[in-house]
This record gives sequence, C-alpha cells and structure tokens, in this order.
Amino acid sequence: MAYSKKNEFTQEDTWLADVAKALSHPARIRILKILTEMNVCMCGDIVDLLPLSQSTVSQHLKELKRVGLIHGDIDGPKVCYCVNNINLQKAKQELDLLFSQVCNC
Amino acid sequence: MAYSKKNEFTQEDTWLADVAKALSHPARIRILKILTEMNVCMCGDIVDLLPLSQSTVSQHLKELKRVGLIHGDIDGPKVCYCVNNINLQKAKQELDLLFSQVCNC
DNA sequence: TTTATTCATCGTATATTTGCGATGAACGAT
DNA sequence: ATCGTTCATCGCAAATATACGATGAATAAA
Repeated sequence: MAYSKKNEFTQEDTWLADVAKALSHPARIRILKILTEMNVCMCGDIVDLLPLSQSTVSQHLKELKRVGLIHGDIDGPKVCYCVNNINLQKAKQELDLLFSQVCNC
Repeated sequence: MAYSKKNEFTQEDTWLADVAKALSHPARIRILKILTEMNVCMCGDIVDLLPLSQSTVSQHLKELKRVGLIHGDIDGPKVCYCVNNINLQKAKQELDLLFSQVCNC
C-alpha cells in the first residue's frame, strides 16, 4: 500500500467513513443494541452475551468510544458503559444527509 | 485471530455491519456521491476525480458492488456504473431502524 | 487485422483489524 | 494488608484491507 490516502479526502467524507467503520463489525452493532436494552452495562455483562473474550470485547468498546458513539464512566473497579445519544444523533443525521445526496428515492 | 467470528451473530447484524463496511472508506463515500452527481459514469471518470490509481478505484467499485449499493452495466469496452436505488433505500431503512433501536433521542 | 480504449484481475507490499491469553492497574471488601 | 473483581493494555498470530503496476480480455474504430 505504501501509504494510506484516507486523508486526501474531505473531512466530511472521512468522518462519515470513520463512523461507518465503527459500525462495520457485527459485534459492535450488537454491543450498541445491548447498551440500549440494558440501562447500565459493564464490560463483563457484554462479554457474557457475546462469543468473544474479554480482551476482544474491550477492544470493540474502545473502537466505539474512539468515534464517540458510546462512553464509559468509571465506577470503582467497574466501568459503566452507555450509548452517547448526542453523537448517535449526529451520526444518524449525517448518514441521512448522505443517503439524501446519494439515493434518488 | 485464528478464525473470524463474524458469522456467530444474527444475519441482520451481519448484514448491517457489511453495509457499514462498504461505507467505511472515504473513497467509497466519494464514489457514491460522484455516481449520483453524474448521471452516467465510467470507471475512468472516477479515476480522474480521485487521488487513486485505476486498479485501486476498480477495487473500491467492486466492494460497493459486492453489497449491492451500485451496479455496473457493460457497454462495449466501457462499464456504466450507477447507484442502486433499491438497495440504497434498503440500507437507509435498516440503518434508520438501528438508530431508532439504539438512540434514545 | 491492427490499434487504442476501457476495465478487471493478478501479484506484491504494507497497514490495519480481529482475536486471544497473560499481565497488571485500580478499586472495594475483608 | 490481602484478596477478589473488573477492565485496559501488551504481545503475538492470523486474516483483511489498501494501494500500485503489470498484464490481459473485450470491444470499437481505423
């Protein structure tokens, strides 16, 4: 590849692609749904519901945190994960905008 | 990784993740927009508009075709690429459903 | 038939993602 | 102070993605 060319695009396209990347693994889709279904959710709760190890789930949570779709509040040795409604709404709006630009329906 | 675990999830979550993956590179976001702006579009037209080689653009087109967001109609030595409105609409609907499940706004 | 155009695919290099076990940090409870 | 719980991170291995040049197939035009 030599070097990535991802930054030779507009910031909007890059941001949208980045959000899409965060959604591009079924485990992360599932995690978002789990976090909404359960009001409070620790990492261990999610591990129990997924066919993945604790360290792998932790990585997926980190990716969702990176783009701001969730946040984790430290509570002693636990971390309470929640969806970030503000950023989810922003992501929804930007995706809606993309589809309105791209789809002639 | 040993083996991927992507198929240990529901078909819906896997399909959504797959659509998101197709949108997870700014070049592919850009290509979708270009295909909408121009009514008829050959691969070479897109290559002229992107900082990527012809073979790389062809790969991105292939990925968009794989999930059905675009289709290419052969026209002699040319290939006429278009967005696939039906599947774009389906993708939009499924993403809307996800956000309605996941976002408390 | 030869030539030019258009594009997909192959081969290759590098980067990134996915996944796990092991380890250690942080904290509450004993 | 010690122990158990919770979780992030490190180190590693394997799989995928990104990017390019080279090549070849397919067709239109000459």
